[in-house]
Amino acid sequence: MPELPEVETIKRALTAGGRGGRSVLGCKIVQADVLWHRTLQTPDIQTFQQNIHGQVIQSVSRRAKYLLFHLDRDTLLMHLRMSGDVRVDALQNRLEPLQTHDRLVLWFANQSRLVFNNPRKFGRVWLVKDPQEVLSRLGPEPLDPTFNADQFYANLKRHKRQLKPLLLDQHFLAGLGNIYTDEALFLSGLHPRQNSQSLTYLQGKKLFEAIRTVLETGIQRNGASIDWVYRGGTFQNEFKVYGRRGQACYHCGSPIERMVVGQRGTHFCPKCQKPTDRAGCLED
DNA sequence: ATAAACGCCTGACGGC
DNA sequence: TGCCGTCAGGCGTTTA
Repeated sequence: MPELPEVETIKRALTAGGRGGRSVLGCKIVQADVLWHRTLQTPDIQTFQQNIHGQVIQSVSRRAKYLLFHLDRDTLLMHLRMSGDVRVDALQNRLEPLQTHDRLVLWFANQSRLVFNNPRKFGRVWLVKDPQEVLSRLGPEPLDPTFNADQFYANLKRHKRQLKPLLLDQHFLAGLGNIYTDEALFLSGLHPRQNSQSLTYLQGKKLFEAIRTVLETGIQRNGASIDWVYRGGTFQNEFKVYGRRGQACYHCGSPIERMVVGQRGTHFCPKCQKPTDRAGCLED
């Protein structure tokens, strides 16, 4: 499930503790188990277990779709990819069974454990001295207050690419995934295949604002819950195009269409998101 | 520089 | 019921 809003929701649950979550702040790691070896991107398992032992989780943060656990000496990074999830188990004893698809476990001194669950095995974990080793090539954080529409527009004009794959490219902008990209393009009235270089400033600004709107709303709703990967968020109830193929556009009534762009299922309204240089019919 | 194809994985769902 | 194709919130590598 994890795009930026879902990862942000997980981060908040891991730190605030409220709403059924359980804080990991201050937890001391006494053991680490890697149940699927490819989960660990770096270092090797032995070094990982040795280095992480005894370290305390000082804080948890998020960059794009990465979760960062700031430890005493190192940073533990997690990327959930398509199907990852993180939970904290409060334990009666150490023998409580793990769940199917649990891939990595951190055992804490205080009778609890952090579990990385990942059915499709795409997710990855890193333990590094400096998180920049992993994050240095990421593009701007869309909700960063120092990032603005002017910069975003200038970046758009630097490329000659279809909007949808460009927005999904984490080097260009970091945090959007398939759902929020479709929703942002609909909100801004832009066709997913439109050339990034063809946008007017107003279109670029509108797209920038739409991206922030969908991400902020997603965070407010604790993310989106889809299919069997459920997290308790409710943003799925507010999708305008994603997963609505054949259903009426809320704005013009046309059936929402699905096509493939950049190997990703792409949902859009053929009337509100015309592939022209002008904005679609949402522009008033 | 851009984009397509493919690989990595398991599971749910619809059609027959 | 079972088999089969399709689809899936991501992203890196290879190939055109």
